[in-house]
Amino acid sequence: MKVALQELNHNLLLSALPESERQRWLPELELVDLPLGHVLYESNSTMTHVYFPTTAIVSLLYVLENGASAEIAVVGNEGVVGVSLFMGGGSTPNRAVVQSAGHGLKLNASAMRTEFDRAGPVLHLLLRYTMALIVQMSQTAVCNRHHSLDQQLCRWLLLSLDRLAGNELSMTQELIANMLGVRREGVSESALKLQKDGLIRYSRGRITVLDRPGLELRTCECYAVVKAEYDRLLPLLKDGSFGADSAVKK
Amino acid sequence: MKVALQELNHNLLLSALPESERQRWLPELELVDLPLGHVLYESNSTMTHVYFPTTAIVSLLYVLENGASAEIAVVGNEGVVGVSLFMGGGSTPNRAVVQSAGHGLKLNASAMRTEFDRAGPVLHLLLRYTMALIVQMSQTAVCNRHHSLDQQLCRWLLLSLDRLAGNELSMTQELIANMLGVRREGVSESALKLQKDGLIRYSRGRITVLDRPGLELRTCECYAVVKAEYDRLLPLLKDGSFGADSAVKK
DNA sequence: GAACTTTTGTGCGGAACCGAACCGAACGCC
DNA sequence: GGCGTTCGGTTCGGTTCCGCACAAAAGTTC
Repeated sequence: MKVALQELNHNLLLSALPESERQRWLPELELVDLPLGHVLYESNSTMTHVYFPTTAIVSLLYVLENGASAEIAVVGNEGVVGVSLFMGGGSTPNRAVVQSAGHGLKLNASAMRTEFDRAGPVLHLLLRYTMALIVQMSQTAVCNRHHSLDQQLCRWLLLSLDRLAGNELSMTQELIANMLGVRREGVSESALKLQKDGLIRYSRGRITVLDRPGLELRTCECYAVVKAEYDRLLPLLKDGSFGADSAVKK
Repeated sequence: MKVALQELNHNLLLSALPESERQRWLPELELVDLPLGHVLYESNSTMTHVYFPTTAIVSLLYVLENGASAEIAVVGNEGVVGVSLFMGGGSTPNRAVVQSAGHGLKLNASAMRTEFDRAGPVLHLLLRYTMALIVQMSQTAVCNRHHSLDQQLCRWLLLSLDRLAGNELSMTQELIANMLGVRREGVSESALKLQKDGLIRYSRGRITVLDRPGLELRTCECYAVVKAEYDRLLPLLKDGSFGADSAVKK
């Protein structure tokens, strides 16, 4: 599908490209639909493209041999899916799954590598983004170790919310449980607490966040650390938000 | 301290440098002593150097506000400490602590950046290593979520062993507990099981591994995955080992 | 060799989460 | 408008790990 120049602005990394790069990338980019549950990469498969989400959110999941899984990081319109394509290796033991339906821009492997190897601003931009991703992953590791399910659910909701336009998430408790690597019943209980305290409203795969500051009070430090690092490493938006709205405004 | 050319071979990344780069790097590198517990970087501090361990092992630790901690990744003579220096940002929310005393080679920030920005083989080598580090971090995240302390202790012992010359570790249970982010008593119990089954011998901060294959049988899949990814991404040694011995042989 | 410190072993109650089972409510499809 | 499916809430026994307390054993100091 042909991509309009304007659409590049819906992804933070693309919108930060110098004008000359934007013009060169445009014909190579392809607008793709990213439906819920769509798998962009299977674990250890060779990547043929990278994806720049615009309105979609993609989860980097790790699936164990016994089927258990856990989310390692989440990528929205602030980033790119498939860093191992330019970092080297061309595959990872992770699976990339669409967590929230939407769109993204797709770029094929060789074009990506060519642009990366120009070693200009593109390279440094992508590396800074990758650094932010590393911080998110390490934060996930400690959070898994030390924080309660209640806190982690809040963190997860906030990270997702930051990457969405509105205050609604389309996500069953079953799926959230897969992401967090816990039982569905656990999510059910934690979500109920939040609902009883008026922070969210839950109904059949539809979460409405009613009190965002309330969630921030309940979550662990991990959320703030990750957000601060993204803002520090990718200071491309004045208001510090990742939301699709803000990206357009810019 | 003046560095002999031969010493570069004790670090996998340095030994993989083309001859011309080695000659250029030599005067910039400084041999440093890395005693147990020495902190190379504090969390969020600006990095002034990168470190290429030769015989030492360095842990990347995350320390939470309440003092609890967890190891995110471990770096031995196969890698470099301080990737955020060339990735961008120049700091991380992690602390880098020497986990096993030894030596390393130190390179200052501006020299590192200059070499990196030449965008030649050095850049790609460092990025492939960083990719391996990313895999280790994400594996740590799932492992923290899904695997038992028994399994994690085995994984930790094996990862440390791979980065050491002999089959002995200098490490109290208290320190191991800090690394794994668990209680000391937990480590005590798990270590006792291993000792009763004749896999290790433990005595006041001294672990001798008696049955390595036995440990591999007890650990989770995480160890093998990480090892395989390092071997795949950094196929620089024929025998696939990270040990200091092997690095010299090469 | 006596006193102190460090390191390791052990026991116990409690919290968090797991695994499995079950039910009701809401929704989607003919 | 009836039926099957999906989704969310609830319960219960079991396991793992935590927090705390304490004791034994092995150095260390003087």
